Amino acid sequence: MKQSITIVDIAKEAGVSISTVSRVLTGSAKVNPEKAAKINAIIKKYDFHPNVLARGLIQTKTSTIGILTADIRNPYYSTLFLSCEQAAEEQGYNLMLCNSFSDRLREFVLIDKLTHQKVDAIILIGGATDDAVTDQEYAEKIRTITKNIPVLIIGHMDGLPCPVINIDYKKEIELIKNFIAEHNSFKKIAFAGGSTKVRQARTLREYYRKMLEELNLEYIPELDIPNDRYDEEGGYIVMDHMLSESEKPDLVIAANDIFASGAMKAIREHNLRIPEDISILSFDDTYISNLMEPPLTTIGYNFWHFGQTIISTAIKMIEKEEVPEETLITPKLIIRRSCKEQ
Amino acid sequence: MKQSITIVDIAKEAGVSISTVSRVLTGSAKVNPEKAAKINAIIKKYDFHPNVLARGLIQTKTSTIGILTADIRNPYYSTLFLSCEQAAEEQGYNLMLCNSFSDRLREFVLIDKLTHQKVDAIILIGGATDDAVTDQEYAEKIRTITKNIPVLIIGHMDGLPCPVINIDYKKEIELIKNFIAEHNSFKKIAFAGGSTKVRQARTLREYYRKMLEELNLEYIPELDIPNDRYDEEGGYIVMDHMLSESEKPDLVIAANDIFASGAMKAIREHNLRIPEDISILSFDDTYISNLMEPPLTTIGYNFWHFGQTIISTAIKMIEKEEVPEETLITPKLIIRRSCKEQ
DNA sequence: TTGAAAGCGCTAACAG
DNA sequence: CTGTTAGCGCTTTCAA
Repeated sequence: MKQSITIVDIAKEAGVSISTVSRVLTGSAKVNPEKAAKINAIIKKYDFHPNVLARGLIQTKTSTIGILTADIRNPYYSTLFLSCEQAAEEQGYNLMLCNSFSDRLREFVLIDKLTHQKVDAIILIGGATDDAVTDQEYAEKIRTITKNIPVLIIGHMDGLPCPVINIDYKKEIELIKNFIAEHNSFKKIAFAGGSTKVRQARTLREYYRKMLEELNLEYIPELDIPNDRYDEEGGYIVMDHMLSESEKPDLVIAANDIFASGAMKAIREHNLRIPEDISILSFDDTYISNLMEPPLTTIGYNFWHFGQTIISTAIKMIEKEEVPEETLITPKLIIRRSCKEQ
Repeated sequence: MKQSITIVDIAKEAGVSISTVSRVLTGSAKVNPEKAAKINAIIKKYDFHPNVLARGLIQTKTSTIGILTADIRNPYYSTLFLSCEQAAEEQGYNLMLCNSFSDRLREFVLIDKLTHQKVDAIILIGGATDDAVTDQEYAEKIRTITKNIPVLIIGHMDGLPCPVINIDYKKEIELIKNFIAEHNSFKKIAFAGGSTKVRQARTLREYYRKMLEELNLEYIPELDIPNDRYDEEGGYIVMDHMLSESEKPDLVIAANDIFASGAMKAIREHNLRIPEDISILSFDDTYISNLMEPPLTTIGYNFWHFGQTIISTAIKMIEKEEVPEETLITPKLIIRRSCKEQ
């Protein structure tokens, strides 16, 4: 295995000291243009890149950011990760991805792992940051970490000195409200799924009830069914139960795209048509929503912008710049064919 | 920001030299059990972890493996990544994920990036390793890299001194063949999608024709339509075209799960039922296949084992152990409801 | 067994 | 503007 060349080699070949080479590498001080040119030529010739370990060791900086997601198979996370990757790359940062499966113990282990890897910042997406009520032990852990490494939370955690980026839930329900207002046919609005343990679901539910009130629509408890599962099976169970036990809703607001897919299956099994008999609307606008038949009308985000915001905030934190305590991501309504027109 | 404690601190507190501490850290030499115990206690007390950068610098080893996938949103890759992550963790390795979007130029850049990050090995999944005919410039690039860092290829590349892990395509078609043999009703078998530029698709097609011959079934060129796209849209286009232009097939073998979802949409738009009028079968068995209605019968893999194999092979390469030139992953048929019974 | 000392490759004062 | 020097935190000879 060829021993890679070092700053010493290139200093020797250029006939200068290693500090001079280091200076052109970092741009930390002025260097005689001619020498600089010569050095750059040699650097190019050998395709030399300074050893990141040596550099990291001395600067206590690795230019890598750790990202902890719940499950990268979930298109919401993978899409977000991808845009973060893009943004990080543009700014000269690497990402190190870890998946917790929302297991608190695993989150602990992975956060430690990222810490030991000397990442410059940690971004927490999903898992404990989705909890309606913050686990105090977890918060304490994060508090300790924060003393050494900036932590950025996507979601929410109570009483932590970490900046937060979150989706504007209020706006989401507002979009839905306007949509309903434009459709006289929606009278019985169901809210299917969303865990009572998850903050986002709680908040959404709260706004949902307020919305019904504002629209002068009846709140029917049987049409408001939380569920801890966010998968297809969860959607099926909730919807099947709702259609068996209650009056048929006109419009179902489903916890997310995958959940909606299960709900749609149940609707069909009850011999109801989508959207003729029941309209359905969901959250996230992942590519899944286009795979469905009919394609889902859903609340989505500009993932590209979302990722940019996350990474630029994290980098600002690394560079000890001021960042807003909370940044809200604006949702938008994407209309497809799962809701009856007017 | 609290300065993290170092080996010097703990040596001081234990009243020994740093070499002794290093020895208990690495287990590289015998240490007086009493001293060792004392040192370990102090390590534990401070939750000390040796600086990975310093260690990496001296050992030229980072314990991180780079993984280059085409697009982590694709459930095939994300599922595989997850099992790799698990396997790597068990063996004390970290993963660094990069996505190329199958863009050759981007692959180059990312491979370089991983190289500069001093990863111990690079795993290539998708992108150029899927090409039917190997890009020579790309191969040359990999050849250069291999001199410094072990490269493991998931897929295929011609004339490279890298070990390969691949799915057993022959076995896949064999599974399908047996399935068809058990169903008298399948006479007209279509092969929808799969790019002519992709080796896997070429190989599969080749076996598909052989299979028809062996089953004494007619090969109908109009039912054999390659397509470069592997997404939903591609499936829709191919299937719509097939149903418009040719006789109706009994069974459609679709390029993958997502492609199948598009194909199903087209089938429905032609007022045909699945599986009563047309059966459909696909590849990969990602969670997508359970989201469809009806759920897809599909050829899947034991992703868990797949990931284990990838990581353990990579680690063997890092440790300069012998590894097989080619490892085949055995597929299995998962029967759901998208194919007519008997 | 153990400690002293020499680096790994690089950056950052500090003089000049 | 440039070279010398002292580390970053750790592993690993080399003697003792």
